[in-house]
Amino acid sequence: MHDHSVHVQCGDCPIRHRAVCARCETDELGRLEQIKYYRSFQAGQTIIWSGDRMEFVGSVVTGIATLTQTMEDGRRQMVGLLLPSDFVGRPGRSTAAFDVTATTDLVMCCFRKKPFEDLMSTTPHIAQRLLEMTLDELDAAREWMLLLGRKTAREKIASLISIIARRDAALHVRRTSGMLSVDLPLTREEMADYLGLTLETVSRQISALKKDGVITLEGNRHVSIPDLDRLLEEAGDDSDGGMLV
Amino acid sequence: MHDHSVHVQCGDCPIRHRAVCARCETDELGRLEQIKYYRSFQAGQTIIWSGDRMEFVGSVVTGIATLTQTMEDGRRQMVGLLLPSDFVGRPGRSTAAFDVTATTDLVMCCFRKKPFEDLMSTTPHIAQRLLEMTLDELDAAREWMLLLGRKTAREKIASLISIIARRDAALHVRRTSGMLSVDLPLTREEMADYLGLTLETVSRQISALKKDGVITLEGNRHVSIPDLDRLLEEAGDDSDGGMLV
DNA sequence: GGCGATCCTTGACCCAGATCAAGAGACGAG
DNA sequence: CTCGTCTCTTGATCTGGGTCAAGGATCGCC
Repeated sequence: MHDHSVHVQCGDCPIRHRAVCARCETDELGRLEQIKYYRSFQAGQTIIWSGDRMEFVGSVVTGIATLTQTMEDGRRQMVGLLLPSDFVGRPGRSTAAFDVTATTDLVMCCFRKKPFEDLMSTTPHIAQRLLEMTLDELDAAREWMLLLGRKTAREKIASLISIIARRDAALHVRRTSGMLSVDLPLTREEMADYLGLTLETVSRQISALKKDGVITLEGNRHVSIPDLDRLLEEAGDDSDGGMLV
Repeated sequence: MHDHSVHVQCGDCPIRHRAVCARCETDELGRLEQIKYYRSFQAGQTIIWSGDRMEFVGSVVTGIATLTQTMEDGRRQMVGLLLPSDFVGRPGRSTAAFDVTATTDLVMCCFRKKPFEDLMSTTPHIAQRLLEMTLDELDAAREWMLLLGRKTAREKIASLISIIARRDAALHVRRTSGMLSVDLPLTREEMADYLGLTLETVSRQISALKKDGVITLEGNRHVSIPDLDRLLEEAGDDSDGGMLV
């Protein structure tokens, strides 16, 4: 692991307008810039262990990380998927509640916890943005509870694909020639851990969705979606997402 | 429904030190006091419908409410249990994402949304406390994801009982003669909706825990716990809650 | 080009929990 | 006291997804 510090100016940062710093004015950004530092992690590396003392907080700049919980007997549940701009760590708490693991090579923009907390108390724009992001995550977690508690395996897979499609549509704004397509950033096993299934069931349901023409696969990580509405219907989500009347 | 306004002074409020106002100084409390109003709801009454415009936010003062999601075909998942001091509503969002329902008679301390948001932007203590509470709820939601995704029916029931025991221990500090006991504030069906089970399975697993001496029942809502460690073990939680070395 | 190491797919079988069904308490209204 | 309405329990049966097992793809490395 080489912790080479690519020193990017905050103004040029790819996540400038979505991360915890999104609302900062130029001068506030300057103060953040003084205390930030970059860290790189390799795919597969654990960033934070549950129960560990948290030395830093920060934002995912590039790459993907997961938040997981494990029971003593090895049962695992993924409880969060961290994409670029997502925040890691919890100001006001000293130990981590969950494992954070890089699933791809990853770069984080870090702040030592204490200086960040100090800055937060004097910079309302940071606290405001963090509250907003935390409320969004809470809503997302509650959506996920519906999935885990009540959806069928097929609905779970369809939901996961549509969520990943939505999230990286928001990030990349890539729409290759009208046809929506997504790279799954997770192995079958990781998907299973996210969805509360086994990897065999994940594999079977992906095959079933493919057979039924809901998705097509190129390689086993790249998914194309010929008809997004069809996929959303399979996901069992309220069509038109609660936009009533 | 009688909306009789019991006008309690904030200083005497039972949730003064746990609710969103917990960190406020006397003068800040005064400003909150000016815009607050009380509303009562009957058991069973829906407080907010998912998708509705949210006119107010507020704190549960007494009673219990639930946060639920429903799919078109009627499958339900409870995604939150709101006890006294818990906050309802989301500053910065105009429509509700989930149904909020009173399961007992309930009193809320409400604020119209706009004035509350204005006050929040000038009173960092409110925003700070709300962030803290939201982060706690997010952690709780993630714990719940492990339960929904990976625990067995028996573990789910044991977890629910121990969570309710812990939460109202924190609230009441009642320890009747050493033996821990709890009133379940939910029907079997509501428990099922919370745990991602059917009511029959809930009933069967409660009977099984009773047969095995993990709990005893007086009536079917009142549970006594002869041995809390035994219950926690049945819940499958890390014993000693991650306090390693 | 062969050889591991991963990761993924598919089949056969099984079981925890869902579903269907019947009744037992508990309790308020008349 | 009786009736109706909830809520809860228990039994019988079914099934979606778990478990166990056997390969197949893909890829990097020697």
